[in-house]
Amino acid sequence: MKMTPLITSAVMHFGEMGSRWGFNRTVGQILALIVLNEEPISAQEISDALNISRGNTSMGLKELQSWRLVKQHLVPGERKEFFIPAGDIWTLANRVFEERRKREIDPTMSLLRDLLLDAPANEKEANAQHKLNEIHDLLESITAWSQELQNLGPEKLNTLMKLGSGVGRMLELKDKLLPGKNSVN
Amino acid sequence: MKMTPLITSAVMHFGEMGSRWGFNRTVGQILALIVLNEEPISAQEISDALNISRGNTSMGLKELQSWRLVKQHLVPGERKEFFIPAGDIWTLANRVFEERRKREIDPTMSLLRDLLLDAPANEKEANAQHKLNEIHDLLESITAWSQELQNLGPEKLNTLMKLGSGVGRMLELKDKLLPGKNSVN
DNA sequence: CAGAAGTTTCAGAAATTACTGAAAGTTTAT
DNA sequence: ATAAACTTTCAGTAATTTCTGAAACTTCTG
Repeated sequence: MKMTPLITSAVMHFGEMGSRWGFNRTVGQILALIVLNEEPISAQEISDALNISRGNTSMGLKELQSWRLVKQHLVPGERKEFFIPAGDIWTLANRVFEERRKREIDPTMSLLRDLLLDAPANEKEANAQHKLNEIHDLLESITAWSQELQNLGPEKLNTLMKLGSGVGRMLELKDKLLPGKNSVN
Repeated sequence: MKMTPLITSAVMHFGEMGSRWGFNRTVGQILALIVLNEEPISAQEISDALNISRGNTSMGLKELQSWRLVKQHLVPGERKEFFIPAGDIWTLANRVFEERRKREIDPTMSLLRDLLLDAPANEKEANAQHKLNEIHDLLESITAWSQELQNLGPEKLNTLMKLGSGVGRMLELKDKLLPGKNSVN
């Protein structure tokens, strides 16, 4: 499993970016390597290619599986386990969004719901609660929205994206076509 | 600047979540405090309320300003500098998206563009380049899309979000209404 | 201009996070 | 049941990130 210069650059970059995407350097590198390699690749090969310990590789693969970005692939006749991407690029991107939503939004939603249950103790708290409520609603919208996008599936999502600034025009159109439904507040 | 229990819980939580949102614990806490406090608040008050050093506060505020989430507010007659949120919740959320896009997507786009310029050295590289190209196109779509959403502004964005699963139906509708324009590929 | 009131910087300390490698665990084959 | 081939775990170490606080800087005020 010798990495070509192109693959090396890409893998290193995904390592650097990894931490910004929610995982650490080696996890990012492992992911890139698995995605860019057409053949299934073994844990040992990963360790060798990236010069990291076997233990680290094992942990990294575990994490990537928990993100559902990578899956095992059993090669008949082989004892070792091999790894391949858990789907095409679109699927992987969706998984990243979904997992991040779980980690970045859901816990906050849950806390906000709790904090909004208590009656405000004073003026100051009432104001803060109002702000927290705004945040809650925003996060709820984002969540609903992102789930909606996932349900659309790649093709329609693509249509929508390609539509670009047409979306705004379409919305106006819609208000005329479907009056009364889903009204704006 | 005594924090009420409610505000304390919220501030602490935003601190914990901070790192997932792209900044560190104290930066998250400072942001929450500024947002939840109706009055402008001074750097010293922030240090006291959060029990962090004056230096750390200074750095945190600098970072929040670089994210354009917080701005200075000069109180006439006061020597000190006060801080307030740089806009309403919607604005802040947009800023976070935008900044994260800059940090999480743009650098990768740039690298991918470069890597795609070189001719592939062999079969393996050609395959990898194809994958990289898919990733590039996806990121490009996401970028275009998120910019589009920002241009829509809060109200329309809200309409769109409230529309929920209606979006799918609307897309079909659109194809009938505007045939030939923005065709699907 | 001296000094008071405030802010920023940055070297080093503290806290956190990631990595290694050896030991323990698992599975398959004989 | 033993051993070979492989994987996982985890205690300790290494690397990175964050925080402190003292010194340097900047503005205002008298």
